[in-house]
Amino acid sequence: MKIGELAQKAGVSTQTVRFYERSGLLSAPARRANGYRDYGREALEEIAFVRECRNAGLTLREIEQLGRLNPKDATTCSEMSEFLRRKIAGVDQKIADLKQVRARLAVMQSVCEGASGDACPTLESLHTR
Amino acid sequence: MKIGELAQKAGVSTQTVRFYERSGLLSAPARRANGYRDYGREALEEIAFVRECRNAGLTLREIEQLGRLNPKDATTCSEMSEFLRRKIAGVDQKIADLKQVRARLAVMQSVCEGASGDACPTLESLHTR
DNA sequence: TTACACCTTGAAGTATAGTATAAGGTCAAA
DNA sequence: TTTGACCTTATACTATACTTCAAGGTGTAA
Repeated sequence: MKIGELAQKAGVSTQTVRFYERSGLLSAPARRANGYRDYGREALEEIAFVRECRNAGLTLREIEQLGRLNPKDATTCSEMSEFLRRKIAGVDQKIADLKQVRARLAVMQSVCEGASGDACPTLESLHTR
Repeated sequence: MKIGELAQKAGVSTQTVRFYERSGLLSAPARRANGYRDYGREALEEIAFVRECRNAGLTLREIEQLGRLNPKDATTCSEMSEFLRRKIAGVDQKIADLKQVRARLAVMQSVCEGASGDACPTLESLHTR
């Protein structure tokens, strides 16, 4: 699979794929005789994982830290566990914040939908939170 | 309340407060005779709301759209409701992604904690997701 | 063989969200 | 009255995460 096909299947641009590779988020792919990158199916999963983490609010640096933790490094289990503990706590905080924001938005919307016409009660209450 | 006190209470810098004001996220405060900004308690809530949304992954532009919806605008209830529907769907998607990422991290950690010593089993499995 | 869609690298440009710096005004205390 | 901690605006700089551009090589099809 060449980079164009991979990018299209993954829903990102070819430039983004190369950028992720440069940034150390994707393992360097095999190369064809002509120098073209040659990807297997697992590259698709790697990109999907990166996008999921990104969408979840992790920075590329954090994602790289996750991906870089491989047997070649001297990282110990306890270091890894501590790293994960902090990341999970961060993710939990983000989920809590999102739920609070969602609740606020839902309240606004329910008020909104209970009304009729152009005078929106939600609008009136917005600046007097 | 002057900007320094507000910023300190809100846990942001004075520059950030001015930046948010410039960006249209905070209503312009009253001014004292000497030109200093003079804030009431509600400014604290405004900033808290912005930070919560930010932390939850909304962009300043999106937050501004939420805050800008006020009675002075000709925005109708149906426009408002549609806007909120899309935002809520986006927030739900983010929550789902975060939960998935959290689950992955938790699996890694549980494997990690079940082991002992320096050879971390999590590390081996990471690149063969 | 020449068009065309693809690939390569490297470097520069963009948007977002601040952060820092410069140059100066205000005000209470020593 | 001058020191110091605050405030003002405007402008410039930074980091992150891409995106675009430039200059060129590759490979198939008409």
